[in-house]
Amino acid sequence: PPVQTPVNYIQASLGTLSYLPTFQSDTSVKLTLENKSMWDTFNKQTTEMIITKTGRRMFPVIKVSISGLDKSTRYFVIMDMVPVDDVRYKFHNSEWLASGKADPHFHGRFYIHPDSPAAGSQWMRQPISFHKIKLTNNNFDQNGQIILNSMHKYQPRIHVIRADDLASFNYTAFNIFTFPETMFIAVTAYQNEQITKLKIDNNPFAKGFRDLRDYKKAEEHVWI
Amino acid sequence: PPVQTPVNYIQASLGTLSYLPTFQSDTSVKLTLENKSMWDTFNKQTTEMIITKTGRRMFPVIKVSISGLDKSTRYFVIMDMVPVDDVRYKFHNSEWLASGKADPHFHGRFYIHPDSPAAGSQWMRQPISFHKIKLTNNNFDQNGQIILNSMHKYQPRIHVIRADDLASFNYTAFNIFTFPETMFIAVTAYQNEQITKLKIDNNPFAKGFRDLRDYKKAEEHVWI
DNA sequence: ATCTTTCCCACCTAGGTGTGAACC
DNA sequence: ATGGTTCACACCTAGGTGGGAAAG
Repeated sequence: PPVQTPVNYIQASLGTLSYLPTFQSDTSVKLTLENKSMWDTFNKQTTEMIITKTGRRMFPVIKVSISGLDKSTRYFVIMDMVPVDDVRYKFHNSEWLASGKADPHFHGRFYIHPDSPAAGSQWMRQPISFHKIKLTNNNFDQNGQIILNSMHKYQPRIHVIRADDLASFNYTAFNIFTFPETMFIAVTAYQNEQITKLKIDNNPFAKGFRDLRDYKKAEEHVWI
Repeated sequence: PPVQTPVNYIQASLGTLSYLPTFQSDTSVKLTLENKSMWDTFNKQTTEMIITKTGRRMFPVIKVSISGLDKSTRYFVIMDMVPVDDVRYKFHNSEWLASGKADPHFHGRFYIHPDSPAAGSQWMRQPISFHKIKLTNNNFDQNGQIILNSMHKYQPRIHVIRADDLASFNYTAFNIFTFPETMFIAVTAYQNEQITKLKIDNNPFAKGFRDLRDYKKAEEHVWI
């Protein structure tokens, strides 16, 4: 008999809900996307996320604040990615176009936020950041990263689940949240140079390319 | 009624066993200290670990390999620190001496290894490193770090617990392991300069002080 | 040919060290 | 006076960026 654990409980119970954007059993729990304006800026251009063999972080990072939890109850906060359509994409003439049927989404993996399990008071103390989640295109990944297909579109989801519901298999109280502005297309190299520009301008780790870009512009100028 | 979770289950069930060096219900599970020779070298001089308000990592790091787990069962691997005696220490004339009665050990906190919960096959794949555990002397710490008293001696312990035992409160199958050579005294500043030398020579993060020390020796030489 | 993926690299951020003086 | 703690700091390790060439 398969061992029941938090992770495969969620896989079993939520698998059939994959395409539902939100399911909420406890309407008092509320999530707010902290950096919504940043996501809106990217989303206007169709957000791209790099995936690599060794795993790549997301930028923008998903940051949410949470309210309505019971202060002393312990919760798991978990993220996963679901395909939003059955289409493979390509970028052609500065446009994202459908290009055939989607490859199958084999691995419904979950990223358990490293603060889990923690009391409601702890989760509500300050915004919850998912900056450490990693995306990969390696189907044989052994490091628990989120496995995605390149050139496919995904919707991140956040699950908030009481720790003792995971323990007792009382499936009545769980919550799934989605923010449509965080939808993205997985890529192995950036397609839209507007997205590249937004990444360089906003991701502190890419700061080195801000100067480089200015330098190159100045270089071009010399030849005019 | 208090909420039952992995952490307070362990606190409740193991509290009275605090001074037992090892308790093992499943004798097939075996732990090996990977970097034993490093620990032996420090232990000969009485190991010291810095504790700070913001939290300090341990050096040497505790690294163990594990065998005898069920491959498909999921486990939590957890570390805590237990006082080894009822004494406060001081370092006088290059010697550690008892100096009065110990301060009470208020916080029996647990460090849950971030790979938890994971299948036995995953834990046995490669050595388990506790390099991210942090020690603090801040009694009001909100970051889940291990709270210790300065100038007190501690013994790290490792717990290996089946995930579904945590869930079902079946307290029959758990294991506690201790390696006496990892015992240490918590300090806010190094007392024994031999320990300082060992830290600088072996901790990559302190490499900057190797050259500095050589430079100072050369400087002294000039004056002879 | 065209499209996609992989690899190494210079350039960054993030944060782990003991020091030595100040502080208590 | 003595013993213990804290803080800013220079010096490191670790690892997150997109670029650009090469490979598939």
